[in-house]
Amino acid sequence: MTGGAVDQPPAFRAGLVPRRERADAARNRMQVLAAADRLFRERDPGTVTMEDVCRAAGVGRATLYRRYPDVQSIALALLDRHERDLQESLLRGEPPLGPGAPPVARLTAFYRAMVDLLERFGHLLRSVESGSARYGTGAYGFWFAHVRALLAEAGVAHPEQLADIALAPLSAELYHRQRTQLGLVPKEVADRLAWLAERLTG
Amino acid sequence: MTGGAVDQPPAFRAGLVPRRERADAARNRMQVLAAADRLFRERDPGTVTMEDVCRAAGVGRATLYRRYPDVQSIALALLDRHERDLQESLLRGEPPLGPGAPPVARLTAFYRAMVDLLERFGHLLRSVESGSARYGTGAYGFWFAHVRALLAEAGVAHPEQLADIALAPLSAELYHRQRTQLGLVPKEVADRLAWLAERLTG
DNA sequence: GCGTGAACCGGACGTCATGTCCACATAGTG
DNA sequence: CACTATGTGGACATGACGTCCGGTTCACGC
Repeated sequence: MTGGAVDQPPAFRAGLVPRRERADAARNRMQVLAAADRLFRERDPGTVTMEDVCRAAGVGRATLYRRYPDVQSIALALLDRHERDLQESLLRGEPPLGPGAPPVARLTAFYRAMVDLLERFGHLLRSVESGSARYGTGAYGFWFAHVRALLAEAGVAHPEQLADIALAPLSAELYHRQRTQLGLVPKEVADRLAWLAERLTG
Repeated sequence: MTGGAVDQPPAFRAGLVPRRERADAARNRMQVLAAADRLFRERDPGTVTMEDVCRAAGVGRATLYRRYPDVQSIALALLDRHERDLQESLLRGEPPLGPGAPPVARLTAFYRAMVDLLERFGHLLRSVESGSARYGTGAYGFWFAHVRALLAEAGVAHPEQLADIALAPLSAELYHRQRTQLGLVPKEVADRLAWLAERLTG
């Protein structure tokens, strides 16, 4: 299967459980997320509409809007677990992804992990970023803080301003172009980014 | 005024003149472009709609759709002359922007010129790029070819793949974030890109 | 100047997605 | 087993889209 945070009620994750999620609600939520994941994968993620998700999931409008205000938030829900996993690895995982390795190695490992994320969930990331909401998400803030810290540790001047530059090549839309239009394979993209990591922190 | 290719009929630029542009057509076209430029500047460029441009220009729907299929193409029309000017300077202008200077200097000059373009016409560029059409435009193809050639001249490996990476920090949306959210001034952005240019070509 | 044909214009129209609302259904509780 | 809050489906009003058509206005040739 595709994977996704399909099996965890949002209320649980949020921490405040008013009562308990009803069985029919859970069933519908899983249908919605599964249908949405399929749609994002099949079409251009920017063209998927709430209406489409309703129909594909066999669910009424109110059911959908109850939990998700727009398609981006659906993609975000599907993405959430995987992004958190990577964030956990960055904070407390083994080096070189986690703490303990020199900045160059950690930045390179981060790039490789992000390419992996882009490869597996590029369709979701493109949907989230469409509408120019890339820099508003909490995830971007996390990547930004991580890279800024690595650059600072490497002794580079203006790490705050360079972090944005270091993250720019990880745009989902750019990755999609490199894969489809330029015909690159993931390893090539990752190797180029590894080279960039050396240049930035050297 | 704001500037823009408001005073040149598209048929003239295209080369094939069927007869001559009618006076009322020219008047309406200028009204449309002026109104659109104002709208893109005032609001979030992604939210400007064809309907809005109609109302602001005091013009009917057919008048607008006759020439422009969507808002992106209006922004593109306003942008066209300025992008061509820069392209001309890159091809045949004085060094370091034009030919004759070493790659590092030319890449740095290109970055500075692009920051200037982003500063003056960021509202238009953001509109064009919204809808993830950034890599489809002819302009991106031009910048891509230019940077690839400079990287190749500098003797870097894989210039084709690195050109995308070198261009990624020039995203209009990213520039907007750096100016508004991070509070950077144009010179800071340009200096950081100049540093990047040295690292990439060094 | 002045007829004439083509280019151009305004606005109406059908379609589609959006987000809200309400009457009803149903799962979980006592 | 009845009761209530939660969840559900679909109708509705709104607004943008893109097209079409009847009427207007301009440029050209005389």
